Amino acid sequence: MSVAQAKIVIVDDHPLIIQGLTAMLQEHSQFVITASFTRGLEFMSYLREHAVDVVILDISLPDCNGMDICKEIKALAPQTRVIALTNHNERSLIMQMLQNGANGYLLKNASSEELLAGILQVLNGQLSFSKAIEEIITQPTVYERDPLPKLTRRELEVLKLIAAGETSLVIADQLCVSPLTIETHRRNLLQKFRVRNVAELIKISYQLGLLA
Amino acid sequence: MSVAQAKIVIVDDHPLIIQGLTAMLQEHSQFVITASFTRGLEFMSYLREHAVDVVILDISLPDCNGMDICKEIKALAPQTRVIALTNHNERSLIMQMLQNGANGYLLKNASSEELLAGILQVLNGQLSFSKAIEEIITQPTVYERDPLPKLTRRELEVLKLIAAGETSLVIADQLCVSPLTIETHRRNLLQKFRVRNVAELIKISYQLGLLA
DNA sequence: TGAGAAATACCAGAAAACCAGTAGAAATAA
DNA sequence: TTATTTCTACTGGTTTTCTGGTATTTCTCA
Repeated sequence: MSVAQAKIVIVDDHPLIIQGLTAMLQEHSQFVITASFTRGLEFMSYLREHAVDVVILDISLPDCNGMDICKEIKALAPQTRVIALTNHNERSLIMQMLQNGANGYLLKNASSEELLAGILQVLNGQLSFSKAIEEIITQPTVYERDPLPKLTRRELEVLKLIAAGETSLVIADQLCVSPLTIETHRRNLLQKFRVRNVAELIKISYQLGLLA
Repeated sequence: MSVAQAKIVIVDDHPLIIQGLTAMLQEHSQFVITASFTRGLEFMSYLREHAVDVVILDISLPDCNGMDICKEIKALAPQTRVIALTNHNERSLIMQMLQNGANGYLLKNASSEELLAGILQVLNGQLSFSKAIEEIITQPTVYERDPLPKLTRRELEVLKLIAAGETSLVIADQLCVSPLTIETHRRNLLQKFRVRNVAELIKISYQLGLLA
C-alpha cells in the first residue's frame, strides 16, 4: 500500500460529487480511482471481483442504505477502508457507522485539504474525521442519544403514517387492526426514541433519515 | 454572449460540488468560471462589481437562504441567469424559485450531460429543468401545495419549539406569553401549511428546509 | 398617517394523544 | 423446541391538541 498506488472507489449517487473527488484526487499520483458507482449494490458485486483499498461511501443511496453497505464491505473485505462521506451529522449515525467498522467520517462540505488528509490517514491505518464530526463525537453531549433505535417493520409503517398526518383511528383502519393496537405502537415509538410527543418523534426521525 | 466565453459563477457551500462543476465545465471552452463562493453574501458583493452571465446557486447556504439571494440577483442584475442547484425537490420550493426569477432548476444528482444541457439552455434564454423537476412541475398534482407559506418571526420561533417537543404550556412559559396565544400561533401554523396536526406540520417543515 | 399585518389574548367544547399497566397469540431466533 | 420478540388488544384515566369563534394592541411600511 505504500509503494503502489492506492486503489480508491467512490460510491455516491451524485455525479457531481464523483467528478469533484475525481478531479481532486487526480492531482495526486499516489491515488488511482479504479471505479465509481451511483448505486450500492453495483459496488458490492464489483467488490467481490476486485481489490479496493479505500471506499468513499455516501450513506444515503437510492437503492440501499450506506450503513448496511459498510457492514457488508467489512464482512467481505475487512482490509478495505471505508470513509463515510455525507451531509448527516447526527451523533447516532456517526456512532452507528463506527460500530459498523467505518474508518472515517467526513462531511460533504469538507474542504479538499480535509478530504485529502482524511484519505491519507485511513490509508495509514488511522481513523479520520471532519473537525465538526470530531467535536460531535468528543462532546460529552447533553444531547447524548443512544444508538439509533431499531424499529420493527410494523413500527416503521406506523411511523410513516403518523408523519403523513393520519390519526390513530385512520391508521388502525388502514392497517386493519384495533385503534388500541396503534396506540401501543405509538407509545413504543415514543419510548424507543425517548421523546415526549409526535412532534419530537417526527423531527428526530427526519434527522436520522428514517423518513423521506 | 455568443462569441465571448460565458462567465459562470458557482455559489455552493460544498467545495466538492464546486470542484465537480469546475472539472466538468473546464472541458468546454465556451464557458469560463470566473469565481466561486461558499457564502451567498460574499457573492452578492462580488456581483456588484462584476458582470456574470450565469450563477449556479445552491438554495441551502450557511449564511442565508438561496431563495432570497435569487430575488436579489434579479433585482441587481436582471440579465444574469440563475440556475438553482439543489437536493430539494418540493414543488413549492421550485415554484417559489421560479417566482423569484430563476431560469433553471437542476438537482444535485443530475448527470453531467443534464447539467451541461441546462447551462446551455439558460444561456439561450430558455428555462431549464431536471427531468424529475419537470415531472413535478407538470404533474397535475394531487399533491398541489401552494407557494411555501411565509411565516412570521414568532411563528417560526413557535414552530421550532413545537418540533423540540415542547407543549403549548411550556412554550408559553418560555416566551412569556399566554398559552392561549401559543394555541393561536399553532392554529395559524396548521392553517398556513394546510395540515391537520403537528406530525404533518413537522414533516412538511423538514421537507421545506425550515427546520435543521 | 393610516391601513394592513402581526402578536397578543380569551372562551368552550370535541377530538386526539399520552400514560401506566397487563396480557394472549403469532412469528422468529437460538 | 424452547425462548424471545413482535404484534395484537384491553382498561381507565389525564393531558394536550384541535376547532371555531372573537377581539385588542402593537408593528410596519407605503
